[in-house]
Amino acid sequence: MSGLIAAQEAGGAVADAAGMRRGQVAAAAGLNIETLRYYERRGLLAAPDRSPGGHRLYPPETVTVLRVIKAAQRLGFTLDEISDLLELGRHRHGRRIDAGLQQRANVKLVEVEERIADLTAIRENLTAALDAGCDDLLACASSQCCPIPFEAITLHPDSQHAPATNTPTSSRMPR
Amino acid sequence: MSGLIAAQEAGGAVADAAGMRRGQVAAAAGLNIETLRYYERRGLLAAPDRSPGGHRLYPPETVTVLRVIKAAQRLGFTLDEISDLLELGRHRHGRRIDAGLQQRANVKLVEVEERIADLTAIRENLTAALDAGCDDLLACASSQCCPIPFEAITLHPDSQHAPATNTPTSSRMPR
DNA sequence: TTGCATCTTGTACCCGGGTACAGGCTTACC
DNA sequence: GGTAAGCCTGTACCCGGGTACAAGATGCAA
Repeated sequence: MSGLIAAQEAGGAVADAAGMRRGQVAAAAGLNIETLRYYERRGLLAAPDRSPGGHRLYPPETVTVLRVIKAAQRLGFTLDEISDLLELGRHRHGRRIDAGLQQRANVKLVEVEERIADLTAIRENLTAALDAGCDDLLACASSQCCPIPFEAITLHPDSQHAPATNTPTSSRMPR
Repeated sequence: MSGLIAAQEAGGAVADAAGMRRGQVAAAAGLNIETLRYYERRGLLAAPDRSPGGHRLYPPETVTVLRVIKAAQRLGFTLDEISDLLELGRHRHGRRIDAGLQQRANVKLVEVEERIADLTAIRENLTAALDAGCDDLLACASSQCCPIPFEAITLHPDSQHAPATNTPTSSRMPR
């Protein structure tokens, strides 16, 4: 049994025979309760069984799935991509020629490297502006010795599906 | 006269005595017309004079201001920050102890470097997953030999005001 | 059996940077 | 003077990843 699964069972209240409640799962995975419902709507999390009164009862594996989702987000995948990835793993197991995790990770790696290149260019320009002692953008625009690129430098135009990440105020890759 | 200003006057229809129209300015700066109105609302662009019929008539310098805004976005500043920066330059010219472009650029540089570090970590993890031949996230989560970090790796928690950039579908820094 | 915690639903809002559209008015050119 | 292009306004929508809230139902322990 992996450390992940061990950690999950150590994580506070554990499922009794019936299943875990929303709050338990959220706490065990370190998420906001609302996020569970959101993931269910997005198709990332299967709709769980219900109690006679209509309350959701999650199987304990749900916590693992949530940690996997978060890990994939940290690797730069969007929720849509993660949804595909989970679906893929679910009824792959056998044939299937289309891109698995390997191919998708390769594509994502290229995107990440493009973002790094963009940010590196930004960093160079900021450093240049600092070295040149620029202190007024409008003045700089009229001075031919300012290193700030007022004419567009082409950043990578593609990669809409920019990686998101895990913290509360999440955001996308700088384009 | 700087290359920027020369380019701007070469850029198609030029202001006659009255001033430039919205479409002319947008075309000269390479922006959507609606963006001008949006920047006016956000306080990045001063409200221009109007024709007797109510149409906006922009002074030609507007094009320079717009290019400056875009350049600053490319350096990673948000529109709010750029708004401050322009304001600062406008009635600085004299004293004023609070942070000028230099100090703000320094702060921004740190943010950019943090983003680069985060993305570099993401890249390492992706590469590790590729090298290890991972092909199923859920399976990986249960195998103790998978290099994907299922337990959170702490990325930089701060920097809400993440740089935006210039392309149509713009986006923010990865969290 | 009472009381409180937790859950249910639908829906609206947040960030940042725009873009789109409808219905009506102005301006420019022939 | 006619007609088309361009502009005016307000308002709603887009992306992605959530978060918040109200009104009412359930679950569980004392």
